[in-house]
Amino acid sequence: MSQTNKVAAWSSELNLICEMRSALSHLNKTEKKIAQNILADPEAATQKSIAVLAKNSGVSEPSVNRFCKRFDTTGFPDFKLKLAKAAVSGIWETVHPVKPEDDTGKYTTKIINNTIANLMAFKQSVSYQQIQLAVDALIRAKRIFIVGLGGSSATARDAECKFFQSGLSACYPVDLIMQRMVASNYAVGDLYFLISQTGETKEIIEVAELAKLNNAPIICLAPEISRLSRLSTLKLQIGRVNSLDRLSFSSQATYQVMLDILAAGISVQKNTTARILNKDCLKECYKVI
Amino acid sequence: MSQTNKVAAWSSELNLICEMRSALSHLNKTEKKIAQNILADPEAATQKSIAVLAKNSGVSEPSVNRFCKRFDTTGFPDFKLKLAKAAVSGIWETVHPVKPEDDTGKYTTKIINNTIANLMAFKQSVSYQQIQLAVDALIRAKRIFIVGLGGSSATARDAECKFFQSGLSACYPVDLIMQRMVASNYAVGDLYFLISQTGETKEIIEVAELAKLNNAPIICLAPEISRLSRLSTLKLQIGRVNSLDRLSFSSQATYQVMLDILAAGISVQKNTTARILNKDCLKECYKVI
DNA sequence: CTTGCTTTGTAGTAAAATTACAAAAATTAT
DNA sequence: ATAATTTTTGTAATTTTACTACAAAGCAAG
Repeated sequence: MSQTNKVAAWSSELNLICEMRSALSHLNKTEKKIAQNILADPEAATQKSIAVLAKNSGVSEPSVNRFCKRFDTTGFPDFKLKLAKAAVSGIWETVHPVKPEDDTGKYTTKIINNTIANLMAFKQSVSYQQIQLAVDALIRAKRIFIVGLGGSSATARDAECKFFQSGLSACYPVDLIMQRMVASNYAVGDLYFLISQTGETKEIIEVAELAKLNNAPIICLAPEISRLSRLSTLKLQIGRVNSLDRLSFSSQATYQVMLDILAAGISVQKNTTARILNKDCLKECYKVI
Repeated sequence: MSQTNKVAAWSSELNLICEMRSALSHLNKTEKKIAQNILADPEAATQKSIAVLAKNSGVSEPSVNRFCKRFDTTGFPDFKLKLAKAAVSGIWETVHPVKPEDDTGKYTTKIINNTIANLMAFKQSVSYQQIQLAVDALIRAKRIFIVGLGGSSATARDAECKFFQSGLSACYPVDLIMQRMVASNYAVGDLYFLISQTGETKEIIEVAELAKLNNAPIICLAPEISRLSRLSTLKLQIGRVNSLDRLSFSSQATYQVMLDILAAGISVQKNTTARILNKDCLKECYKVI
């Protein structure tokens, strides 16, 4: 049955509303009618019976029932249940751009929701295998050099802290010249960890190219389609959510979560629970100085 | 009817599972049977019919129906719907710690889920008014000095970038001595923006105390109950999710989102859409140098 | 234009939820 | 203590809701 194949293609771990949205273009007339009717107000749809939903959509009841089954549910009640779950907190609403007329409450919730949406998308797209490979490479490396410029400098610093806390030898050279020096003085066991939200910034490409000359291993944290990604030996890709103004959300948060994941992986693999830098621990550190 | 009063007492804005839990002690035998049966596995209960739920609980079907109505629902289907919603958010409420035996997929999804949980909790607890006040103060300030140590140094750097991009004069002095210098040389129009995940680190408290000597305005990004919070004039509090090992999630991501929110607020209020630092823009910057 | 396939709807069926009512507890007053 | 009243619980009937089987309509290829 071709239908069954379609089902397989549509269904995913993503929430039902997202699934419906993305499936919309592949749907036929009647299905589209139903989908649009539901998407117009998913919350309201969860309160309706199959009869009224069918009537509102201008289709028959069994059509609605079949529609539900196509989305990996056992029937209409199950569909409503999953729809209700998806509608909780209104995260699904892809991405809400922040508008100049938004008040504090509006832009605050928008940004949080967008970040959550981003993270959920990330959860879908992330490759466990790549993470595994990255963790392996990071643990194997004798020295890790991290580079990030502009907005990614904070992320780079974050990576330095987190890797270091997981017991690795990580270093983030702050200035451009140091970065170039580090990149051109590759020694066996070194690993370059390059972070860029665009993957196109000239200076970081230069660093990558310098490292590449020595056949150094390069892990990049960058968008899939980017020059930096092409230059790297191992790519940790973070999908770029359809270009939005800088204000509307933080893709950077996703980068940071990726670092958390790597740090967790390193610690789990090394079986060394990272030391927590509490007050006493810090005090001890300072005693040494 | 005394029943109706009970309803009013139980129902709240809280999620259904919480309501049931808190009502548990006030329930009679049959009601308690039903409640316990549902609470044992709320997720599973959403899949059951009224008949099986009644049988499992050892009560009759109408008893279940009445039980549902007592919780501010129109009937069993509506109850299940609300239960499903509550169960979804319930997943987020409980933080899943990363365990040494977790494989890549497991710890990856755990960390992402925990971060999302954190953000949702943040969304609930965040004070729009405090944000509004912080945005106002930041815009008014002539100079903003940002301080963060250890893990928060990355956050501090991030704040510097974001505030700067929003058109403010923000500066993050990297070393401790500079930080102290900055703190003790307060001039009218200065604002200190202090970041700490513990709110107890000795060195940042010192900075706060130095600033306080001059009656300087201090905004802090720290847990509610902390020394730093007490020293600050404006507190941006980020709830500490019941202490978990460092591995399990990133509260830092929440800090970053707070910065995104502030940056958005600043831009919205100043009505200046922040300039996006793309390649061309960067090139221009370098021309100047 | 006909054959075979897919899609949609009609009508009937099954199941699920709700209501009305009666029986059984529990509570109160005598 | 026990009768009367109220509350609670369950049985049975009713209604609503969802599902299935089948037929008609629409569509594509020969």
